[in-house]
Parts: sequence; C-alpha cells; structure tokens
Amino acid sequence: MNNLSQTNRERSVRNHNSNNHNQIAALYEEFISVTNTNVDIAKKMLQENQWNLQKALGAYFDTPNNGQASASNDELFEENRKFKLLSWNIDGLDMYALEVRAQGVIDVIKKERPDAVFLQEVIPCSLSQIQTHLPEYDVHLGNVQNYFVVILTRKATLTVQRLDLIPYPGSQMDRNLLIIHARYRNTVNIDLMTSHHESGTEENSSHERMEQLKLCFKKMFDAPSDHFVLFGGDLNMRQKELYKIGNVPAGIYDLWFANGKPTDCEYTWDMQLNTNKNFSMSASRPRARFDRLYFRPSSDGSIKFQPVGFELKGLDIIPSVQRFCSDHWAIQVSFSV
Amino acid sequence: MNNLSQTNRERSVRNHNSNNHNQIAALYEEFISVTNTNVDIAKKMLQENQWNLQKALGAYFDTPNNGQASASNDELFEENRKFKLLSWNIDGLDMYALEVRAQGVIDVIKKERPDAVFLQEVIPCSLSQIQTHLPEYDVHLGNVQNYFVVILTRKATLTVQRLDLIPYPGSQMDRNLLIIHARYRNTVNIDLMTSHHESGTEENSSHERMEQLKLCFKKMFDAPSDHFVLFGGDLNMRQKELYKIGNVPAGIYDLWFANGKPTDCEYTWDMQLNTNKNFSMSASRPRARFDRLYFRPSSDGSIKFQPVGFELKGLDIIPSVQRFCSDHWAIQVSFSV
DNA sequence: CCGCCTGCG
DNA sequence: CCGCAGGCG
Ligand SMILES: [Mg+2]
Ligand SMILES: [Mg+2]
Repeated sequence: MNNLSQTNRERSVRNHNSNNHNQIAALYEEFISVTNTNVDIAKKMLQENQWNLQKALGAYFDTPNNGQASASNDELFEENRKFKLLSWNIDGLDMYALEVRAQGVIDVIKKERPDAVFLQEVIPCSLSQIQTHLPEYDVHLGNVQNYFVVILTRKATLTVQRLDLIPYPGSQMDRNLLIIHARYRNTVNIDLMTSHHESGTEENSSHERMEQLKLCFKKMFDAPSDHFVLFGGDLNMRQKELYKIGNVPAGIYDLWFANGKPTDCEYTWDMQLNTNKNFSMSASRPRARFDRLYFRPSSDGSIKFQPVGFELKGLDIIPSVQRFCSDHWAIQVSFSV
Repeated sequence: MNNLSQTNRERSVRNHNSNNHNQIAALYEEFISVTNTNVDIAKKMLQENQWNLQKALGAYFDTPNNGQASASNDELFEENRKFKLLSWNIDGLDMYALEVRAQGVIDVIKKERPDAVFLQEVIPCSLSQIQTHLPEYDVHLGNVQNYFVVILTRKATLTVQRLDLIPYPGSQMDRNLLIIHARYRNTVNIDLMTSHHESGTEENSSHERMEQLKLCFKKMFDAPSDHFVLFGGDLNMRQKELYKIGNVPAGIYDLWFANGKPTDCEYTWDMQLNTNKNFSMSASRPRARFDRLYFRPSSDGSIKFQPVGFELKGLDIIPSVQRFCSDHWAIQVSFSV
C-alpha cells in the first residue's frame, strides 16, 4: 500500500461529515479528479446520491459509456487520479483589454482545475484579479516589480513548504527562477520551478538564455532525489540553443516529447493562429515552441507519477474583445498518480 | 628570364623617348616604385639626372642611407618593385563633411600610389570627385544605385580585360561581387575581386554573409590557375562565421596572416580610436577586423609575387573638419614582384 | 519578443 | 552597422 492509498482513506473519513460549503467543494474536487468530468456532472451525481462520494462515483461509472464501468470504484480511484500542471505566459505587458483577458485566464484555470499553475508576465493588476477569483489556490511570487512569474498551488491538494527565488545574475530583464517546494496530498514531494527566460533574438539574449537554462537543469538535479521536479515556463527556447548546451540532460524529460510529440501542440507562440499581435500584414508569421515543461522523476520508484497527457489551452478567442487571452497558448501536462 | 624582366626592357625603350607629360609621369612612377620614395624625391633626382631613369636611380642609391647601395641598379629594379593594393570602405552613407572626407581618401591614394584600389560604400557624388582627381586611375563599377563598390586600376601598370558583376541572390542590401580581370605590366594576369558583404549582427545577415563569402572563395578558385587572384573588401566578418564555413580554404591566404599578423593592424573598424560615430558616450566601444584581403597565388611558380607588407591607412583625422576619412581604416597590402 | 527600421550613446 | 530601445507590419 503506497502513500496515495493512505490519502484516499483520510478523505473517506471527511466525506461522512457535515455538508458545509468547504466540504461540498472537496467532494466536487474528488469526483472531478476521479472521473475527469466537470462541476456540473459532479453536482448532479452527488445530489442524486445524497452527497456520498462512493455512491456518486458508483452511479457514474455504472452508467454505460461513463469511464470504465467494469472496474471497482476503489480501482478507479487509483487508476484515474491525475496531477495536472498548467503553464502560461499571460502577456501582462499587452494592455489591450488586459482585465478581460486576465479573467479569461482565470476562467480557463477554473475549468481545468490544475493542481499547480505557472504564470509568466503577470503584472500587479492581473495578480489582484487572480487572488480575488481563484481563492482555491495559494499564490506564490518573488518580486512584484514590473512583470513577474507566479506559481499557484491548489489548496486542496498541495501544501507548500518553502519558496526560493533565484535571480539570474546575467539577466538584462530582471528575470529569475521561482521554486516552490510542495507536498502533494501530504505524501509526494514535488518541487515546482518556473521561469521566464530572456526574450529576443539578440546574441546576448540568446547566450543569457542558455545560461539560465543550464542553471535550471542544474537546480533540477540539486533537488533531493526522492522529490519529483517539474520545471518549465516561457523559456523562449530555440532549437540551436538547446543543442549548444548539449540538449536536455539524461534524467530530465521534455514533457511534450514524453507525451508523444503531439504535433497539434507543438507551437506555443503561433503568429499564424494567434492574432493578438499585428502580424497579419507582416511578411513573416513566426511560430515557435517557446513554452516547455520538464520532468525529473523521483528516485522512489514506488510512487506512481506517469506522464499521460499534453494539451494546449487558451486557444479560444474572447468574443467580447476579439482577443485571445495571451499571445502565448497555455500548455498543460497530466500525470497519472 | 621571367615576364617581369621583359616588362622592364619594354619600359627602358620608352624612357629614351621625348619628354611629354605622360612619359614624365611614367618616369616618376618607375622611380617611386623602385625606390619606395615619393614624387618630390623622384622629381628632384630625375631633374638632376636629365630625366634618365637609370642615372637617377643610380644617383639615388649611391647616396649613403638611400636604399641598398651595394646592389646594381638592375638588381634593385628586380628587388624593389612592389605591387600595392589598398581597400577601403569610405562610408559614403555618412553625409557629414563627405566631400572633404572623400578628398582625404583621394589624397591618401595619391600619396600611396597603389596599383589597384577597392572601395566600398561609394556614392555618386564621391565617385565624381574620384574620377576628377584621380585621372591616373581607370574607374570600374557595376551598379550605381545608392552606394556601391568601385575598383580603381592604375593606368600605368594595369590594363583591364573584363568586368564581372555578380549580385548576391540572398542579399537584402543589394550587395554584389565586382571582378576586374586585369594584366599587370602586360605580363601578369591578376583578377581583382571586391565586395561589401551584408552588414549587421542579425541572424539573417550573418547567414547571408557566410553565403557571400563561400561564393567569393569559390570564385577565387574558378579563376584560371595561372592567374593571381586578389579578393577582399569590407567583409563584415566575424570569427564565428569564418569558423562555421570551415575557415579559409587551403590555397587561399589571408594577407593579414601572411604578413605576420601585425597586431597594430588588426582592427579595421575601431570605435576605440575612430571618433566619426558617436560611441564616445557609449558603454561599448566595439572594434573588429571587418576588412580583409585574400590572395590566391598563380600556379605559375616562375612569377614572383610575394606578400611583403600589410598596413593601415587613413588613420589621421582631417584637421579642418575633425573627422577621419571614414569610420573604417584602409588596409593596404604590398607584394614584391 | 518575429524581422526590420530608426535613433541614441 | 556596436548594443539596445521603441515602433511597425
Ligand atoms: Mg511576451
Ligand atoms: Mg558603413
């Protein structure tokens, strides 16, 4: 019996208690996490089953075409739980309809319910919106000058032990590496690292990016070996630069590759599809895989944490303002835990 | 007896003819070429020796400390003749005191008396000055739009057989390679090639420069093997780029290297010494060896053509306007012929 | 934070 | 034709 099973037991106890608001939210959380559905289905199934999670899950999976109905609920519990991480440069430097666009970001997070979120190019005004509208997350940040990176951790699943902020000494743009040392469901140590690496094509920026990336890879190895390490963000990375630093070190996995290199998720900054910037009349319509997520597994092989998905989010234009949330797409990875 | 000796004989014949202006100029030319002096000394010595070149040379070298007085005049003839080539980006895009600066360029050429001159960044207005004030040179050019490259050949020593203009297909700046197929003293075939390679540090410019340089090296090899080939100009070259294309091919010689890498002639574009641009208040004071000359010897080993000198010219500020002739220095190479 | 341009130090 | 900033398509 591994640590995750203990967590399940603990939660079963909670489920038999009173129906106050926090506990209903926890039931939704659990139902959605196991069934990979949404809050509407969770509400319906739980209401129909007297707010008993096991009964609601049983009823859901007994319905034909819902999940894998042949397995027992406990097995489904084990098999279907996901850890989700979403990373997004939300372009807080673009003032056009920023408040509406930031609300769009919040809506995506509410819908996706990732356990952790890496945000880049956040400005104070957007940060306030996030803190107001996403109370289900803890908000972690280093500096709050100009624009900055933020890590959100889902209160229900992650407890934060420590924060590290490592400035890049060579950065001309005040970029830094933000690290959150967290525990997932009180059992799994996960170090969450995000960064917004030096922008632009200039030689100095390119060189600085390589230094920043090398530092990050080193930090991933510096973490205790029994921790899982997730690092990524807007790395502004070019293939040549990765090649020049010797490609991704052994023991670290690019989660786009680990999830089968889905070609429809390749470009995270795509001026052929994203119209937030004025490239429509331009001769060049560049696109690139600037945003990436890397994974260093734990040395503890008994802990299940398998990459099972890579998706782009934020692909929809916001009708009211005819803008996307950002010039970058969000990238989201899932792990079977 | 090689071809150069024949040329000497031909000239001796000319020297006994009448004293019209052209022939006096030819006598000056010869005297200066052999003695490495200047027009004032040539005039004095020739006047004192009844315009007899042999007597004037004899008198000059019999004077203690003048040349190597122990050798015979004929030997000195052989030993001291030089072929000189000067290359200069004269910054015709800088309008500040351009006419005075172009006159400065003309003055340097008149003083140095190179057999051939490669000019880059010439504009029509400067071209007119050159044509007016340097009648001792033939002027060769391809396009005359915006700014362009020009080759000057000394009428007394070079006869031009053909001109080729090869546009660089990938250039964003209408750059091209200008080739003059010439004969030196009616005996030695010399192909003169100059170019102004793509400017700037951008990736596309850098890549285009490498393509341009590869084409030029190829053209140097395409010339008939019994020709000497001299190629160079403002190549805007970076060490990395030369490395990336595999360095200078075997059989081609960088004349700065061939002349012992004189460290005081390394930087041809030097914002630490040249004040034409506004770098005085700038944090960076860049300098580079942008201007280079390459040499492919003839397969005919009987023809003497040995690199014997590399110099910078145009190092003096013009007092009246407090500017240098150009933001580039001129580079000048000499061959013992 | 694409390429390219202009202007500044 | 240096690096960098700001603006444009
Ligand atoms: Mg951005
Ligand atoms: Mg120039």
